[in-house]
Amino acid sequence: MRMSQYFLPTLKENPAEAQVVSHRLMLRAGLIRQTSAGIYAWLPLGFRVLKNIERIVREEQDASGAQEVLMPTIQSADLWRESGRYDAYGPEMLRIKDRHDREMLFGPTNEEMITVLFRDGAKSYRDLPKNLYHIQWKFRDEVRPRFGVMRGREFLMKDNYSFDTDKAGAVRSYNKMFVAYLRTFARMGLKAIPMRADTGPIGGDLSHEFIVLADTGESAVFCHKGLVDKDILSRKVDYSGDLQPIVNEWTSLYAATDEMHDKTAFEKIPEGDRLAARGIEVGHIFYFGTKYSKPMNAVVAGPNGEQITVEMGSYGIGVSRLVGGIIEASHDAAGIIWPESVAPFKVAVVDLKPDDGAVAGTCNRLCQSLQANGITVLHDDRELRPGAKFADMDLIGTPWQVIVGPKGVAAGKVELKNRKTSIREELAIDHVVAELSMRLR
RNA sequence: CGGGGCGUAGCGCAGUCUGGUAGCGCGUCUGCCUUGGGCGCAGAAGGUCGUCGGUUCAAAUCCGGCCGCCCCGACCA
Repeated sequence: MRMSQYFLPTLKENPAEAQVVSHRLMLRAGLIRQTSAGIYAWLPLGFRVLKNIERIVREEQDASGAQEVLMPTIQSADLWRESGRYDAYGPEMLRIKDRHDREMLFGPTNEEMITVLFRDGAKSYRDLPKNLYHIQWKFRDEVRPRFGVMRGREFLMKDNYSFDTDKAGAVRSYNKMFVAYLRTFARMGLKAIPMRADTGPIGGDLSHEFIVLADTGESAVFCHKGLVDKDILSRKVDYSGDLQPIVNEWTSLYAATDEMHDKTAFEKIPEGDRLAARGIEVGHIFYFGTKYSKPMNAVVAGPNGEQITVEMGSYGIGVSRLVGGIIEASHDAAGIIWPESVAPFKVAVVDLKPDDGAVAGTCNRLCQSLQANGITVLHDDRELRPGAKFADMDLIGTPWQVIVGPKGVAAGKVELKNRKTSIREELAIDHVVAELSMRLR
């Protein structure tokens, strides 16, 4: 993409309303614009990132055996009366009326709708287990939206719901999501740690929040240091096998958010291994048994003709929140640096002298070759002083950079706090393309 | 929802106390210059001062209503 033709309004100064670093950088790098309190429009660059995150979430859900559906944003109030939550939910739910004065709502979550869809479509224990997910915009009328997309009112969430005939099956479904979440966040370059979360009236230990460590995080968290560097991606994961050993490995070390914190247990960890930090919740998984299936009568016939109330779990990932979360975890004073997997463009090509035909020609050939190798490129061909271009590129945070000037071509990986890529020797285009193609595989 | 603050050009702000023809920096546009990390010179465009009403010869400025936005706290993907 040529920057001279791209809709990419960057800002030199910090907008007054943005207090948190990811919010500031998202506005300044031209990723989003606010349209109302807690509601954002996604500009081309930001939308690319959002779609990349969504893609990774989808791939991992699919790999775990979950099936994608798409439920509407608008729901009927009657649906929520069935579960008893219409009155219980409170003012966070945006309630609206259609032209016939029917009560509707903008969905804050989808337990009711999915339960009905499942109930009406599954009649036998043979139809189980099932796990259905969708990635859809939600609306929660937060009293106080803040931190940009990290606590918006309208937000994109992946939510899914598992259905099993018994608790043992529900635990297997839960474990699949546990592992899928570990993989999902790791693929985005995040160190997300599963932490014991409040299970409410159901009890047990089957609820975990996935927390990304970041100084600017909303909640205080406490865990064993060993969890930080655990690596799931090098692990072979077989979703048809027993995942309990992996889950145990992650849950055997202490990790809890502030509200679940157990000081005594924490202090049993050797002092050098204790980690007290701040974190951002990017995912939450939950087993809730028959909380919805019972009142909404989601039952299937068992092998002996008996009625089985299905056991359910729900699992959420804040897709739009992750954009902010990733920036919080990967930025410096100059701007963002995206992990390769979510970067809006993998490579920035900076033309130091666009009115020099030879340099521009080199840039064009380079961009074409990279794109032919499946590498996304943002090509800064604007007639600007190089300093201004680098400042924009630093904000935008492409993980790789190629600089082309009259003196030659340079390529390098952009590092936090060390963003200079310099031309020491002239590199051949073919060499750059081959190198980047290999590194960005 | 309790407490605090703000609304003046795309962004950051001054002007409001003490009423008198709306300003600065950055960005944008034009020309020249420059080109290895937000360069320089010259010129230009751009604002019914959030909105409605009141006071006044005169309102960005004083008074009142409304709307919007931000921050702290309690609540949450």
